[in-house]
Amino acid sequence: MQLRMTNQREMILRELKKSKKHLSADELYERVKKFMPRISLATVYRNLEILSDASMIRKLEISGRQKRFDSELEDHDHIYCVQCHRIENLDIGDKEVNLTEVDTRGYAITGRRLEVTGVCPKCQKKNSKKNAKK
Amino acid sequence: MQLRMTNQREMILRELKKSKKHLSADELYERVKKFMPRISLATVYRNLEILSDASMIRKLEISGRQKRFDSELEDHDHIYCVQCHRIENLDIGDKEVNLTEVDTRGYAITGRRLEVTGVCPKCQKKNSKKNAKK
DNA sequence: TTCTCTGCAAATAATTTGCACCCAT
DNA sequence: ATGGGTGCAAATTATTTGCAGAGAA
Repeated sequence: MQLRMTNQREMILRELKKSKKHLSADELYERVKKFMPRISLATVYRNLEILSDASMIRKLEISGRQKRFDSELEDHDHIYCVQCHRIENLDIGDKEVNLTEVDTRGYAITGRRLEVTGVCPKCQKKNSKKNAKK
Repeated sequence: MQLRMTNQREMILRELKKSKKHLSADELYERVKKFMPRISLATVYRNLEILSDASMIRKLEISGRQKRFDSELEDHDHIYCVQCHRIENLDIGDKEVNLTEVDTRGYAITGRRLEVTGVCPKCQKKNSKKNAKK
């Protein structure tokens, strides 16, 4: 199957790269729509799948309600706010995770990801206000 | 808000504990239905939320299409098949992950999870058959 | 020209919610 | 008895798909 570089696909790729965040399909749709008002959300979904199959972008397996995509291909780690679902990159050294001695149950390993969960500074602030009211 | 221990809730908790796997709401629904045919899927969803809010079970933030729940409360790690979405526990020593020197960007850390992705043995077998046919 | 891609609308899938009745405390 | 819980159906949310026409190679 040949991949064609359509205007839509190019734009989606460009906007995802431009944003340093981990966007969901509809966030990306909103951005791309500014330049291509007639683009369809289905096109965004389809391209995100196609581009990640082609390893041009990365589909994040982090949850939340929506799938998220990242233009950064390298394995890297995330910190995830359990309250507002914000996801940010986490910079840890290679030395912090060492899989060499772990029994991986016969899996052919494609990647590893360290995900740290917590409450982000903004939500902490929100919470302390709430508690003060009570 | 008082928590009541209804038959449905008890059964949901029991079945989740009985299964050592990471079940989704509808998988659990199918199991519980054998004993309580009139239970509603909405009840299962509601209870899974309530029980995880009450820290009686754990909501896994691993993605895939569905949310998954685990009766094991301890932080532990997973290996995830990117092809069939199977999730299994991974037994790694504490020593393998060390967050003490990592900049956590002001987050109040609630947990960490190492997620390894790969292709499980079954899918590897499937794939080699497919490729042979071609 | 050829075949992938697109927009649109309709279909699915996963989850949530309103409501009237039920039942654990 | 009282207020949280349940079943049911309908509503939302996220994603996928069928189809006919558009456009990249």
